[in-house]
Parts: sequence; structure tokens; C-alpha cells
Amino acid sequence: MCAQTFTTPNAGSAKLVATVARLPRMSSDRAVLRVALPVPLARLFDYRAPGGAHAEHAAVGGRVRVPFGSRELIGVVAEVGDGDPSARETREALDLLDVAPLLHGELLGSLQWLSRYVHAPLGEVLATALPADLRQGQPLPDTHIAGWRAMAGALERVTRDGAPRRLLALLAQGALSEDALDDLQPGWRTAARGLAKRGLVEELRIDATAAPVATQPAPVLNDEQRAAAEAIAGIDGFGAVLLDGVTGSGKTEVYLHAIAQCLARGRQALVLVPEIGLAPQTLARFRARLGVPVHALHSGLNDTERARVWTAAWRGEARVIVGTRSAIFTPLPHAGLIVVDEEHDGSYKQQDGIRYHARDFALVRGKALGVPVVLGSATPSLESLQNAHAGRYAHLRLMQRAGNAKPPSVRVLDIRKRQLDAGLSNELIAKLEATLQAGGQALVFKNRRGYAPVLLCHDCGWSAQCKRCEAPMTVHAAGRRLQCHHCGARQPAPQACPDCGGLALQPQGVGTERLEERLIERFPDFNVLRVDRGSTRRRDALETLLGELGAQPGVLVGTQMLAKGHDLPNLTLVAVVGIDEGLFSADFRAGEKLAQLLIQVAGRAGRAERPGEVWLQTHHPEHPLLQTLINGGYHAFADAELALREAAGFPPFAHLALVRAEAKDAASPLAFLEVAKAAFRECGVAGLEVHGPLPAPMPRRAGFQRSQLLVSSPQRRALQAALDMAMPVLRDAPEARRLRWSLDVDPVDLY
DNA sequence: AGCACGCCGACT
DNA sequence: GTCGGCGTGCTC
Repeated sequence: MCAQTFTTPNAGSAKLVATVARLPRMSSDRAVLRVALPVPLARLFDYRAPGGAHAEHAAVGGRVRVPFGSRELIGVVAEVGDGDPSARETREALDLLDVAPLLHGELLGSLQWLSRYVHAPLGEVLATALPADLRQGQPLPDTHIAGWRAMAGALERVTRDGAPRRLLALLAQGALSEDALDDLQPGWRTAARGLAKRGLVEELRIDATAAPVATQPAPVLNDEQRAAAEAIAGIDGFGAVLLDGVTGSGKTEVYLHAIAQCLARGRQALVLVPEIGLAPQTLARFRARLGVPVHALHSGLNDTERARVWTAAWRGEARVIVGTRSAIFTPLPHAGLIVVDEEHDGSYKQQDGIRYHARDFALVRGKALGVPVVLGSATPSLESLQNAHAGRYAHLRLMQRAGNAKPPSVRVLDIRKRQLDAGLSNELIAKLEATLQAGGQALVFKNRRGYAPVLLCHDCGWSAQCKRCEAPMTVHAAGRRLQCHHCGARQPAPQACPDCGGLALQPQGVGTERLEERLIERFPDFNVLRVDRGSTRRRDALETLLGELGAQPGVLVGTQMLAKGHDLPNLTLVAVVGIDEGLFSADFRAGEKLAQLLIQVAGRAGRAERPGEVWLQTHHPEHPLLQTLINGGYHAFADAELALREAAGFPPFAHLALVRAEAKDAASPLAFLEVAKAAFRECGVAGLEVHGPLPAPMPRRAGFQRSQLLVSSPQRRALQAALDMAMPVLRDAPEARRLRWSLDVDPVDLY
């Protein structure tokens, strides 16, 4: 514990020294470590520094191991401050784990803001922000890349064909990273070990920043793209940009241009993408173009790899980080740019634990870091559009498609009173046939996985319900199995009706499995591929599947997984079936989601040389959402929808918070929410509306009775003020003890 | 959230 | 007579 405590290479260190220097002069044993611990208690805990060390020497933002009750926890020093170290309850910390603070400066400040905003304890927020290994107290990993090289003349010493010689042949051209070897020669490690023993190869460590990457030349930007790229380059400090570009307008080229400029200034760039956006081909494109290693952060990584990328960013070595939601917690000591691709995507909102919105937090961080934040989408969220209209975001539009491709033509197929075969009209089947005969590919989009959504007894009306949820069970495996999509329960389908004993059990309705079955029967000579969560469990499974299909004629059947991702140049027809439920949903965001989905899925059809067609099968061809979308496009829909939201007092014109409560019995959630309602009423914030308690849209799930309370205000600040006052009351309410409850600020789904 | 302490049923 | 059920209370 000495001066080196503060010799971090990071920008926050100067500030830290200043903070410590400003502490009042006093004997060091009066100072105390205020520690944020991963427990659901909204306060910090005071400790004495370990081993009689001076508390001032503990870096704020460093990890610390402490005794807590009868166990040990890893926490983060949130403050070093005036306290009473001799107080009976103040215990001594066991270990300071970090010489340099891990969470400090901008990142610590932003996370403190997040803790206040979502009303979650700082310790839990920090635990969410740290990769698992670091949260558990592991030392910072080595961020060098492991690689191998062959010794001079080694290849000549091994003459027998086999894995060792193949490995040597590869390494004879130059050293290779272990990542590259995994790609080039799976199972190379055994050969490497043997060769290393004979002194023919050796392991080496390469500095990640130094690892050379070949660059491909950037294509020439069109006028719109260049204007957008220049506008982003012209931003000095923080600025939010909505990059609103139709499908195929080349948003990614604009990102790449902005990132390249950011790199040229020696800064780091962080790119957020939805899970599906991290397809290997996207990463390959980034890698090929930027000339620096691109670090990916996604759910497929193990804990070691995650900690390594996080640490490489913390050290300033990782220059470009591309990741999904939780990548927004990456430290950026040399930040230059944050990009949020497909900013409207619902996967940016965490739905359990700390319920943060990565896009919104990206804006908070961008502001604190003083860097531009680019939000890109072909179908921007109404929140972002409203921010653009209000002048808070620069609104950059790309209306031109690459190669002057025409937008797909849309045809609405009125299926009222038509006979349907597995949900498909005769016209659509004929159209599919024509497409296949012409050598094209078609996509049939159905937002319902499984074989059929319901199993019904035709004799007595019984239908298979989940025992633990108030929802019908979905039929799977061609009618042989039942599955609950809400709690995951599975069971074999009954042979006879459990109620009347009859044998007239019939799957009702159509899911992707049934569509697939019918299309295989109908088009036995063509490929029929189903793409949904059931068929493509593994990461990259979709890539493999579509790679095998290539340009051959065929039909893809699937759910929203098909709405984006893999490029399908030979796709000329998109058929959308079964969206009618979405037209009449009670959720105020259902229209927005449906419009985004339709535009995204329609955007998959056609190329410059082959215009695409979209066929929309519906019972409600006159529905205003469809009419506005088809005649005016997404922005006409968005304008109409924003007017409705404003009139109804919904987001983005109001701000919401949802208190959810669930228990085995129905009464205690209601009792608790009544207490909550009273607490919100009593805090006397003007303009606050409290709705409920109401049963949740899915009132019984996995054996729990669920209710909720919706709080709203036209002013974000008023809502926050109310939450500040009400939350302590809710936490201490005796009614809160025998149930599970949570607060969701800015909920995306109201269930 | 954990974990300990504490007071009532079916087992060696 | 004990192992263990989970209700209640605390964690610097």
C-alpha cells in the first residue's frame, strides 16, 4: 500500500488523487471504507482498511474482500470517507484486491446514476456491470493474445504426414494466434504440445493492440452516407444522432466510417448490436475493414474470455468492442464513439435483475464521456423519433438503397371467407410454387412456434392448459408433445380427452412446425427449412443452415429470428401470415412492434437486380395500421402513432414505472400493491397517476399469482421524485415480506 | 439474497 | 429423544 495505488494509466486517477487530498486532516484511523456489496440492501457498508492500512490508500472503485455476517463477499469501495472506524459494528476488511481502481471516473459515476435511476442498490448494479470472474474476485487476466510460432528449420525435421506436420506447415508461414489455429486446424493443441516438447514450436504472447489485421478498402460512400458521416465527424464532445436509414441504405458503412475516424484520433469505439446482429459475417466485415482487432462480447463467450475483453478495454488496449446489451458496461478510458445498432430492438432492455435499458444508458455514458452516440435503425423507436423531432437528437436520414434497388412491392391478401390449408390461402400456395419454379427463395413468416397453439377436444371443448400458468399449452412434435411457452413445462400429449375420454383431440391453429410439415408435403422437391428457437438452439446454427441452402430454391419458415441477420440475395418473396393477433393486442406498444417487424421482414426481399415482393395475408385488410404502413411507410405510421400516444398520455409523452408483485396466493400481492399505491398517493407529487393494482396480463405463471401497479407522470423528474419517496416505504413495508416484488422504471413490456 | 437462530412433527 | 420444516431478523 503506497503511492503506486494511484498510478493508474486511466483518466480518472487524477481526480481520485484530488478527492483523497481534499479529505480533512485527521488521524487516518478515523477514515472508513464505504463498500457497495452485492446484496439487495440499498446502502453502503463501512469497514476499516485491512491490516491496519490507512483507508485513504484504498482506491475508490477497487474491489475489496470483506466479512459480511457469517460469510465473505467481494464488494467495491464506493467512497473513502469520514466514518467511525471504532464503532462496535465496523469490522475490518480482509483484502484490497486492486492496486488501481477497476470502476472509477466516468464509469463509476454513470453506474451510480443508473443505481439511482432504476432504484436498485449500487452494489447490485456494480455486480451486474462487472464480468463474472472479476465480480468473484479473480485477478485481472492477461490481455495478451496467446499464439504459437515454429522454430527455424522445424518443418524439415518432421517428414511424416499428420497433425504435427500440418501444424508446422501453417506456422512456417508465420506465428498464428490460438484463435486462428482453432479455425485452421481444430484439435491442434495435442500436436502443439508434442512439438513443443521437441523444441520445434514455442508459445508466445502478442500484445492485442499490436496484432496486425489486413484492411480492405472502404467502398465509396453515396451522397447521403457521406453527409451522415461528415455530420457525425463534426460533433465535438457529446451529441446524439438518430441515423434513420431504410433497409439496404448502408448504415453499417456510416458506422464503419465514423469508427475509422474515431480510431484515427486514437480513441476507442463501442458498438452495441442485438444478439442476432453479432453474426460471424458482421464481425468479419468489421475486422476486415478497421485494421485493428475487433473484440466481440456476447453470450457465447465463457467467463475467462469476457473478463479478458473487459480488461483489455479497461487497459485501453481494445480499440473496438462490439457487443450485446451488457457490453454497455465496458470501461472506455479513451472513449471516442458509441454506436447502438437497431436501436429500436427490445433486447436492449434487461427484463430481470437490474432492469436497465442499454440504449438509454449508452446516451448517459456518451454524455458523461463527452462523445457522440449514434442510434441507428430502419424503424426507429417512437422514443427516439420524438427526441429527434424535439431537437434533442440530430436526425440523419438515409433514403437511398444500395444500387438504387426498389423497395419491395406489397400485396395485401384478404383471406376473409377463404379456405386455408395450414393457414395458407390457395393464392399464396400458388405464388410460393411459382417462386420456387422460377428458382427463387421464399420466406414464410409466422410469429408462433410449435405445431399448433392449442390442443382442443372436438367432442367436449376441453383444451390442454398448463397446470402452473393460466395459458394453453402449445402442441409440439407433430401433435405428440405439449409444451408451455411461459414456464417451459413439457409433457406427452394425451391420447384421449382427459375430460370426456373421447378421441377427437385436434391441434387448433397453426405454428411454424405445422407450416413446415405442410410445405414439405406440398413441395417435396424443394428445400423447406424451419428457423425458430426450437430448430436453431445453438449459436451459429442459423448460419450453418442458411450457408447450406446457399442460392438453391427453397422456402424458409420461421419466427422473428428470420427478420434480420444472414443475407439472402436470392430471396424474392416474403409471405407474412398470422399477424392478426398483433393488430388487436391490449399492449400499447403492440402496434409499434408489429410495424417494426413488418418493415424489417419485408426488407429482406429483393435486390437491385431482382425486386422483391411481400404478400401479407390478413382478415383485416382495412386495418389503419396496415393501411398507413403500406401507403405511407414507417414514418407515416410513426407520426400517426405518436399522435395517438400523445392524446392517450402514453410514452414517449409520459414516463412509466411498473411495480410487479407475485406470490403463491393471490391476496398478498394485492395487499402489498395497495400499500404501494397509498405510498405513491401520499408522496404528493403533482400530476402523478397510479393505476391498479391490476392482474398482470398473464395472471398466473409458473404457479405464482401476479399483479401489478402502474405509475405514470408526464415529467421524468416528477416520476423519479415519487419513486425516491415511495421506494423506502415499499422496502420496509411488512406486506413486502412474504412475496416477490420488483420495480421496473421505463418498462418496455407491461407484463 | 444468504444465513443463523428458533420453535414444532415423523424417524433411528 | 433427534433431524429438519421454513418463519423472522440481520448483515457495517
